[in-house]
Amino acid sequence: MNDGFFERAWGVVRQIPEGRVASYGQVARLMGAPRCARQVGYAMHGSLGVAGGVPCHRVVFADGSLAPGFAFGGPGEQRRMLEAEGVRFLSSGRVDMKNCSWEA
DNA sequence: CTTATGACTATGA
DNA sequence: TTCATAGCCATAA
Repeated sequence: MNDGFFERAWGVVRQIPEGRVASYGQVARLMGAPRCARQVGYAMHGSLGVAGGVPCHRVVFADGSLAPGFAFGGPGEQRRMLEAEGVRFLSSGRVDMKNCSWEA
């Protein structure tokens, strides 16, 4: 099953609770690959066509910014989705990781 | 086997 | 503070 790097990443992302966000490096570390943050992001791209509904919108940059070029229907959609789950945003357009960072 | 790519992160200016 | 560059590593060709 989870023999692939991507599937492992999806498994970790699925564990992110609602109203929380995790950075790519955070997910990478939990899957046993603390240096593979980029590969996690790459796996998220593949998760768009995967059944099981991977909450890839809860994965953000280490500084709390959202992924550029991303689109579930529009970059503004991701922010709207996170706000709907209770995630707070700062005036700078970044997630308030100070209070919304995921705690495994 | 090597090369190219990239939804990252850390560092420096 | 923002912007640019280097390093990192899995996947595809």
